[in-house]
Amino acid sequence: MPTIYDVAKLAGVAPATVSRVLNASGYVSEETRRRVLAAIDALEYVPNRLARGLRSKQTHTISLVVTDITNPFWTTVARGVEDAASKAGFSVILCNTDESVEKQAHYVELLLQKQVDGFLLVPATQDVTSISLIRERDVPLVVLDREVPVAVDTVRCDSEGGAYDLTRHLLGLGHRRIAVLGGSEDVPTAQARVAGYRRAMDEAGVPIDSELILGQAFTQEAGHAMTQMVLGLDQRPTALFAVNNFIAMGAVRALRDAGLDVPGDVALVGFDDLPEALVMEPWLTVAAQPAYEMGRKASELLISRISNSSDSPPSETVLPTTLIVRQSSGPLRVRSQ
Amino acid sequence: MPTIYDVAKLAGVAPATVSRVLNASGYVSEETRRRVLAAIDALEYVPNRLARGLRSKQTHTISLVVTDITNPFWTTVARGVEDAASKAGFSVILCNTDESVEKQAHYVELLLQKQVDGFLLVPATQDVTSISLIRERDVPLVVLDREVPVAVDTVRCDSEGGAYDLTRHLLGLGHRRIAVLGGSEDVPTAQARVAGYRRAMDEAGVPIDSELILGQAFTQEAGHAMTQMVLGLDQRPTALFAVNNFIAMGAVRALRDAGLDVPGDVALVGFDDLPEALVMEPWLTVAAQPAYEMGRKASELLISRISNSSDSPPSETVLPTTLIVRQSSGPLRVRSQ
DNA sequence: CTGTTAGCGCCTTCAC
DNA sequence: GTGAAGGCGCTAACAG
Repeated sequence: MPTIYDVAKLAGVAPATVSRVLNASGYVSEETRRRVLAAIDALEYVPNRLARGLRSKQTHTISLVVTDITNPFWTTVARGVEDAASKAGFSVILCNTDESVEKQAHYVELLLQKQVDGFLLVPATQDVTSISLIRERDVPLVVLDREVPVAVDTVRCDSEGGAYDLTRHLLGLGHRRIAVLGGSEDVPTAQARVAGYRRAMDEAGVPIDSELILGQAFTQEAGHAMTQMVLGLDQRPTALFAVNNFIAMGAVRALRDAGLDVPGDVALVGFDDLPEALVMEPWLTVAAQPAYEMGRKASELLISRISNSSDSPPSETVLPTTLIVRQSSGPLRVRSQ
Repeated sequence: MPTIYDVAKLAGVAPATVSRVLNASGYVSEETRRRVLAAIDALEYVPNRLARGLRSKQTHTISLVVTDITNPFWTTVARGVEDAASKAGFSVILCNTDESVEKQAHYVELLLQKQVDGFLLVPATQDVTSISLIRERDVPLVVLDREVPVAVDTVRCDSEGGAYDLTRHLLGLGHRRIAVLGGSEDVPTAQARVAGYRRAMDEAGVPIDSELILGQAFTQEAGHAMTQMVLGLDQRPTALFAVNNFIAMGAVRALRDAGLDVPGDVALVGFDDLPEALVMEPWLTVAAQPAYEMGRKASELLISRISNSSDSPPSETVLPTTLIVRQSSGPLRVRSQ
């Protein structure tokens, strides 16, 4: 494997000059530049980034740590991150924590060892051990999607507002018994979505039945189980609000299993839209989050933090959600139950 | 940022000893081991992997280069890769080429610079420039999913067989005019799926109408366009075979737009199943590929190549697909057209 | 505009 | 069982 010395020798210059050509830093005459480039070509020289990073203390690499790479929402975010990063000459290491703090801690440690220049992190829980570790080492960090009890740059969507809109929509259709199929109760986005629901209900003067507010996990299985649970109540809800896309899928299946028609028997709304390429027929009323935008913005913010290590105070970017009304949320049907 | 020297000083030992503790190499007395560990803890020491990799020429990192991170098929593969890798103490860098050779070349170059220990690559095209580059540098490589015109370790699914099964299934239902909605024509899996179709048709003695064999791209848009095209033919097909999941989604939408019932008016089958969490109601007849398994096997193979640099000849692993019959493929309906 | 020198943090080799 | 020395490949700082 040729090194910068081999290139230098072949081109008849000093290693430092080769380095200058490689990094377009400092002045190099057009003539020597050409010679160096020719030597690089001839030897099929590939610079060693480990050595470069060790010396320059910059890897031009950022990391994106998400909670579920299987969810199209996160892969869309990843695309936004990647596009913005590569435009700025940064590469992205993508890691998946499966909503587990242990895996998160493991990856943060590993990425710190790999000397990434910055972190884009979706915190698995409210535990801030990893976040503190990152900040102690003065590595720039932008928290994505979920609030944490620490002052830190954040980019997220307006979960509370989206939930409020969805609930208002259902209330407007005449629904009063609206169940919330929540995510993990210690995840802020899940909490915020319940809060938005509460605000809409309170404003409308509709009493809240705590039996109708559940919270388990952001999975299809949980959506299925929670739906079965609320369907089993004495006074069954007339509408369901699933706080993410996977939960909504579970709800659809449970409603089907129970032989119920949507929206005829029960209305259903969800958070997060699914990409067109994945759905047979868009049919679910949702509060859609600008996933790509979120990734792009976060990536740009992180890179600006890395570049101008100005100590401006932590910022909080909140992107609006969009209410998309489709067939799954029909008006309340009066029944003689 | 503390280094191994700081740890050594605090523990009252030499840097080499700290290194031995860190890497569990060589003999260290229990007593000094404890002291070193305590010092590491006290300083919150984080080893620098760049330095380690530079010295040891091993990064314990492999790369996975896929063509579309947005497709659940690939994220499922990625999970298999990741699980097997982390079990063996390797981390994974995931990159997305968008089916572009340029992006692929870019990432391969970058990963080579980052000194990854091995490559898991889904080739964007039949162009072998990147593959040659990897092999010249003696970096282990396993090609995923798609055959290439080079002798190299390969792990893929039986595309030909899966397509054969699907076509036989349609023939068995009485269909004779079966259209193929293909992917990029220069991608081997797309070709193999057409080949499986041809074999089944030939065996059944059904003449093949080349008008019914299309090939564009693995996207929903392409599926939509190709479906519209075949529906516009004088003699419209009675069944469609979509060679991947996104194309199938496009077909579903085009059929709906045309006011056609599936399977009443047109039968539809596809390649690749979608995860349960993403589909409202499983309904499409498919040849399902064992995505997770594929990732796991490939990862294990690559890591074994890295570890025992034995020069055993390139292997080819072909995993079977599973035919899952659902509602989208009904029997041919006799019509007075 | 180009060369020389030094050292990033670690692991390997060789002593002891 | 442990320490000292050297160098992995590169770039920053300083000459000239």
